[in-house]
Amino acid sequence: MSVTKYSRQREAIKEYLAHTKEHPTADMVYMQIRKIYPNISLGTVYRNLNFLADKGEVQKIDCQDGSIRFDGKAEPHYHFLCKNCGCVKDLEMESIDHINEIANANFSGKIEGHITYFYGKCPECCED
Amino acid sequence: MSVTKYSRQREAIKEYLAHTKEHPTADMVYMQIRKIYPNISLGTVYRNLNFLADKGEVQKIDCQDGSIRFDGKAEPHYHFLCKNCGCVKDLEMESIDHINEIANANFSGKIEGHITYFYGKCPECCED
DNA sequence: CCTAATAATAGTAATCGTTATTAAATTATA
DNA sequence: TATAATTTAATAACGATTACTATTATTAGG
Repeated sequence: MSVTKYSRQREAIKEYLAHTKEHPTADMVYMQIRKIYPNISLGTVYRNLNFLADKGEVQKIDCQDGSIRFDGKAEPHYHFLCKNCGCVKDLEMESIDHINEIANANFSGKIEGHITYFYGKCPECCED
Repeated sequence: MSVTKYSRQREAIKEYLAHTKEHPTADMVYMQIRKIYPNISLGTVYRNLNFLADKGEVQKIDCQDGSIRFDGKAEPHYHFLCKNCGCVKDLEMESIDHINEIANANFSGKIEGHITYFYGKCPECCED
């Protein structure tokens, strides 16, 4: 019902997410945006991140360590979680939707999709 | 260093998890155990659930809606999340470890494993 | 270009799930 | 049984997130 109005703060958040590979947490976004809008409030950051996630413009990543991160890349893709340094990275890989059929084989409900996180050691941590 | 001593409360929690298919949250466990030990404290429940999860005797399930649930079945297996009623179920299915290789193909780090949740409509919700 | 309507904000308080603290109770050991 | 160590209940504290509210920013119409 209510019309979405423009806001510089929301635009800055979107812009930041679009240009970083960091997969930042809400707090990390807050820290960054404060450099441009020093008195943006944390609540504004949370509200806009959820707003954008609801609209499908950004992705919310429920990492397995309890932390929530955000990804400016809206298109579905898989994520990698480094068990060593805790970083989160996008994975370039083909679809694995065939696993839905495997799961469906002995299940009497209806499987519509899956969420998969891969974990291990990131490229940087492998070098050390 | 420290030796683990027996406690009836911990035993009751383990017992409860071993015999339920509910995949309860910490609070649900608390509610149940209170029927046996009316003045068990929520902190005791949390401490023991984490203790058991650390020892690998139970599993901690980080559902994608932000809630954490527990599973008395220690052996690795996949879970199903119902988008309709929110229930969590065990899936009987073969290993899909081959997806690790798919993910590794264009990744310069080292993929050691994956966490996958399947979602859709559970058997009960399909009937309605 | 003003003005009115309304959405978004900053600042703050409140909430929720979880963890930390501590004196007392329980369990293991000698 | 006495002693040492662990676990508990009760409560306080914590961190992440959401709710509230008066003020500010954005937008549409005259």
